[in-house]
Amino acid sequence: VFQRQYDLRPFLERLNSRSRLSESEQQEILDLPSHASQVAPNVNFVRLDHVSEHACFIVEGLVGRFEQTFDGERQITALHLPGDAADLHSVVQPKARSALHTMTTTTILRVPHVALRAIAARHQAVAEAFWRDCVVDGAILSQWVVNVGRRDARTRLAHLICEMAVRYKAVRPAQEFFFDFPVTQAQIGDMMGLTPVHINRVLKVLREEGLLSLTKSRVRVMNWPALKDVGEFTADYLQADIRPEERLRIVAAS
Amino acid sequence: VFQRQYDLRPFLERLNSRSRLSESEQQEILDLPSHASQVAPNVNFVRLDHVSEHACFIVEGLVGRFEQTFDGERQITALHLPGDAADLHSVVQPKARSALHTMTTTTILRVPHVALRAIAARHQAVAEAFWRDCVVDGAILSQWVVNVGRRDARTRLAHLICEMAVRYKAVRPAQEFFFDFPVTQAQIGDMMGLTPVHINRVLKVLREEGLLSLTKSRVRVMNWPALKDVGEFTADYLQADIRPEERLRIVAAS
DNA sequence: CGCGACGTTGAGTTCGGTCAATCAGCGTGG
DNA sequence: CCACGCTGATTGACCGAACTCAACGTCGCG
Repeated sequence: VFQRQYDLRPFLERLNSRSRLSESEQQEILDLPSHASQVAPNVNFVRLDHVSEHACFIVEGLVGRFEQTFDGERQITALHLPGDAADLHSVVQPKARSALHTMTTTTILRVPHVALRAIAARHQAVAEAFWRDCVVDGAILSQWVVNVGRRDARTRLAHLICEMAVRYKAVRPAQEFFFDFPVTQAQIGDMMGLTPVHINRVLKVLREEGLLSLTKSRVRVMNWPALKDVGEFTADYLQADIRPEERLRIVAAS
Repeated sequence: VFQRQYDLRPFLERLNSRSRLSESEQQEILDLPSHASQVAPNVNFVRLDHVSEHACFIVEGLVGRFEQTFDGERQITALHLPGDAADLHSVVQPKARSALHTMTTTTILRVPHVALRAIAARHQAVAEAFWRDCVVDGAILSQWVVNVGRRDARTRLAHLICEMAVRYKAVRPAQEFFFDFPVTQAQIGDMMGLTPVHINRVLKVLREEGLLSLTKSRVRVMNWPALKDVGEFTADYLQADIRPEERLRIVAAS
């Protein structure tokens, strides 16, 4: 069988969008040993409490971080899309505190912790970039707490779509635009702490307001400025696409 | 005036409870330059969007991480108690994405980023411990999302009290115990995404169930096993008091 | 063509919110 | 020492956003 070759380029781009790495540091990241695998939709590929030996990098597809209450209600606490390191924190905390679950067919690259630790040890700037990546994940999480804790359903949903639009780099402020977002309404409910029925109703409202429409696997944003407004959204916490001169590098070149 | 001397010992203990550091590494942490200051209650001592040059370590008191919606509703996304680094992430991401606010009179130690970066650069194990600390903060945040997203008010509140009891190391499983928790019911509301009125009612229920009672600044837990049960609480995500042989050190001794 | 997963809609319920009054504690100043 | 005023706790009556339950529609697929 023909096996397409995957590499860590998408992840490197993610790092580069926030941190400044030298040519050789970048090259060493691309040279990290990795093992690609295709995972079917709805598969729990990192189980709760599993002690893992490698980190997972998303190349294609969509992955959710799932947690559950004792009576089995699900809460999705994070989404990981291509370029994201779904569990970079496992390098430093190998026991998984939540499960990783594919939402669609997903291609992941697994990189052994030992290799990641080695490169972080050799290059402080890489260690710094990894650490920073985890910190940005924390900032996103913190926004989710605000979202779920204090915003009503309509605002909450608008905010989520805004976050996804920015993370997918799909935003065209002046005109309507589209992006893939392959999730069911029930799964959106699990992200927002709402029931699928209510998600359906709120989507209807947003559609009737001419803000967006959403079908399984595709979002169409019809009025970005208005949607941002409704979602009380400001993109800066995502640290996406910051200007090159603002990308951080604290340690000196090695 | 007599000025009591404060040091980073509480923070070092926090690090030690999760990571393994050598004698000399520990000593260097204690030797970090720091500047103590006393902050009055209800003071915003790290403002949103402020680019800071030092990290804040809590020695005494209680600090909340505050965020707001556009219409001014508050959400507290994290609490920091003595021994915690309230914004260790600022070492790697200096622009504050949320405000730090004292809940009581608080003593903080400020340590310059440059010193923290230097020690992390000299000792990989320290860099690793800092990174791990941020990752644990993320795990706590992730639990808050589940709490606010999927649990009803009674369970949610019980979970919060359990988390605090463990983080304050106050738990005596077999008997009733107490700990200081100097917050108003309105502030608890801001942590849980609920109104003060409802917090009051739910506290009454928990009191009548013989689980706990709470007065301004003090919690009395009357039935820990039952409270844990109601709050669907498991402590492992907090990474508090893990056995010495399980504390992590990934890099070799330097 | 029939089944299963997902989306859509209506009717009725409930948990938590809103508004408002009252109470309790406490620091201040006369 | 006591009156005052402030902040926070408590309680009641009513309201409304989101939930529950249930029916029905739609689409893709074996």
